[in-house]
Amino acid sequence: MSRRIPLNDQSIEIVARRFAVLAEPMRLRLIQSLFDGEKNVTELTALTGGTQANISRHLQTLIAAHVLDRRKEGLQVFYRIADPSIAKLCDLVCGSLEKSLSRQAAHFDAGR
Amino acid sequence: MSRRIPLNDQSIEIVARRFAVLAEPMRLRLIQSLFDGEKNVTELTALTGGTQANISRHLQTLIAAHVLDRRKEGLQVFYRIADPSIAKLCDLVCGSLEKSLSRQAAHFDAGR
DNA sequence: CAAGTATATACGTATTTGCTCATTCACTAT
DNA sequence: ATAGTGAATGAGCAAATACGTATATACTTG
Repeated sequence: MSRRIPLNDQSIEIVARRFAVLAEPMRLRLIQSLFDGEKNVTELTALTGGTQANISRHLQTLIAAHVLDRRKEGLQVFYRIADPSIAKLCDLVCGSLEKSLSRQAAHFDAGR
Repeated sequence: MSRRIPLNDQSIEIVARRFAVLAEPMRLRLIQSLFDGEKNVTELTALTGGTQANISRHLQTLIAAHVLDRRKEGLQVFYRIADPSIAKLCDLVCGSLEKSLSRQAAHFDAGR
């Protein structure tokens, strides 16, 4: 997007949707929980502290966005991260936030 | 987020907000328009094809999120990209989308 | 000071979306 | 076949938000 020809309207919408998928705290918690390996819905429900219905909905959203993959094993469904760029994305955002937080801290130190 | 200790609830919310700021097509258009240098509101309104009021609102959102900076010069206000990680973020998303699009294309080629 | 221009904001509306409760679906085991 | 368990979905409600219209603010110039 930056070093490329400007995106057309449709591509812009797709990129926006992608960001929107990552714009919900519960979905970020799910992704975070999956960084160390696949887990089933019951485990994810316990780890994130949501209701089963809600977790299941968010998982469907993440599947539709190709962020996660699923694997069925008997009664259980195991989810795992499908898109390796997700971790980089989150790190980029976290890094940028750390910088702006430390900037704010510096301002406070300076008496602002 | 990936190679770090899991984020606490407050940090998760902040990250989610950050993604949410990038989750609107019009805001992405504004960011894209600013990759090649600062522009004032009138220029941005023309480039993105929105109403002045709407553009102004989105610019305030981007300022609040520290994505953009502003500079006043007489009657005009010039906006520019403040956070250099934005370009990387957009490139990452675009790259990941390209991959999944080409995967889909491959599936179609394979007769799916 | 009055008129004009560039930008910001207030308000109302429509749409989206996240959540819960209840139910259904898929699968296993007795 | 029936009961039981894990996961997905339907319905309805509440909150968030993007948009347009109209108005306000900030600044410049005559």
